[in-house]
Amino acid sequence: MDTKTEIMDLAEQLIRSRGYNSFSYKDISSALNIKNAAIHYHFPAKHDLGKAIINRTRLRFAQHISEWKTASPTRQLEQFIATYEGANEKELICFMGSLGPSYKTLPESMQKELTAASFEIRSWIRIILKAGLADGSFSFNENLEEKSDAIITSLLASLIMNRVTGENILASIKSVIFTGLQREAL
Amino acid sequence: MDTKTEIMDLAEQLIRSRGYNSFSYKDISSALNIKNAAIHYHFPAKHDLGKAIINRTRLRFAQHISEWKTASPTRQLEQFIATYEGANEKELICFMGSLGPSYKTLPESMQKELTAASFEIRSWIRIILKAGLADGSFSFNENLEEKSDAIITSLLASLIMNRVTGENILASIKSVIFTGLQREAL
DNA sequence: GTCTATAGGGGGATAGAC
DNA sequence: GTCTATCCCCCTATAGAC
Repeated sequence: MDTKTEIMDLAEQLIRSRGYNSFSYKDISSALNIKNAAIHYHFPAKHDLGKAIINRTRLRFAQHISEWKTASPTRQLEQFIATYEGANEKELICFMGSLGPSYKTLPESMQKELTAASFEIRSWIRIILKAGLADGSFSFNENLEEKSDAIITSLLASLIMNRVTGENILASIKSVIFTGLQREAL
Repeated sequence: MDTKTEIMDLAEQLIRSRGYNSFSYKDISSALNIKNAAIHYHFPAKHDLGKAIINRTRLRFAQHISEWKTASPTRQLEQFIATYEGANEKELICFMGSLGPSYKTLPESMQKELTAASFEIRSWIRIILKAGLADGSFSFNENLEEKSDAIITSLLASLIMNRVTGENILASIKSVIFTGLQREAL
C-alpha cells in the first residue's frame, strides 16, 4: 500500500478514536516509521489531511448505497447499521460523532465537507424510509424527515455511549429502530 | 461571584462549545483578566477542573430531578428536554456529547465521573418511562431500557447535528420522542 | 518521496515574591 | 489569592540536502 493511503487510514482511525484535535503528526509518523516531514509532503497542512479523510468517507458512502440499491429497504437499513456495528467492533465511533462536537474548532474546509456529508446521509435515509413506506415494509406515524433524523442521531450517539457506559447501546438502538418501523396492527 | 466559580462557568462553556482538549488555561485567564497561575491555584491540574465541572453537573442534575419529582411523567420529560433547548439557544452541546467522543483521551478521574453521570441520567429516564407506563400517559412496544437509551442518544446527538447541519434537529427529535411514546389506538 | 534540522508558537505546570 | 518568571514538552510547519 502506498504511504499516502497508509497515512489516511491511520489518521482516520486516530480521528475516530481520539478526535481531530487530539492526534498529532507524531502519532502517525512513529507508527508508520516515517518522519513528520513525509506526512507534510502528502498533506501540507493538517486540515488537508482531515478534509481528505472526510471526502473519502463521502465517496465510500456513495459506493455503499450504490451497491445496496437493489436490496429491500429493510435490508439496506440493516447494511447501513452494520457499518456502525463494524465500527463498534474496532472501538471506533463514526466520523460525524467524532468531528461534529468539535465542529467549531475545525477549519472551514473540513466544516464544509462534514456538512455536505451530513446532508448526503440524511437524504439517503429519507429515501429508504420512503421506499419502505411505499412497499409496506415500514409503518410509522412520525414525520418522515424527523423520523430519519431520529434514526441517525441515535446511531451516532450510541457509539459514543458505548464507550462511556461500557455497554452495547448500539444493539439496543438497533432494536428500537426496527421496532419503531413496525407500527402495530391492533 | 468568586473566581473559582467564574473559572468553572467559563470552562464549562468552553468544554461544551470547543471540547476539553481544545481549550486552554489562556482562554480562561484572558477572558477573566487573571493569570494562568491563578487558575492553577484553584485547580492544580486541568483534569481537576474537568472533573469538578462534571461533578457539578451531576449535582445539578440531582437537584433538577428532585425539583421535578411531583410533576407528571410527561411534564418531567418536557423539563428534561427543555435543558437541551436551553443549551441549544446558547449554542452549546451537552457535556456528554462533548466529552464522550474524546473519552479515550480523558484522565481516569474524568472518565469515572462521566460514566457515573451516564448511569444517573439513564436510570432517571427509565424511572420516568416506567412511571408513564404505569399511569397510562405513555404507551410503547419497545423494551423499556432500550427505549430509554434511544431517547437520550437522539437528544445528545441532536445538539451535535444542529451544528453540522445548521438546522434545528433537536425540535425534530423532540417531536419524534413524544410521538413514539403514544402508541396509536386504532 | 523521504530525510535532517530548525523555526516559532502554544500547551500545562511550578517556584517564589507580594 | 494573585502575581511574575520560567521550565519543559509537544505541536504544526518549512527549508534544503539526498
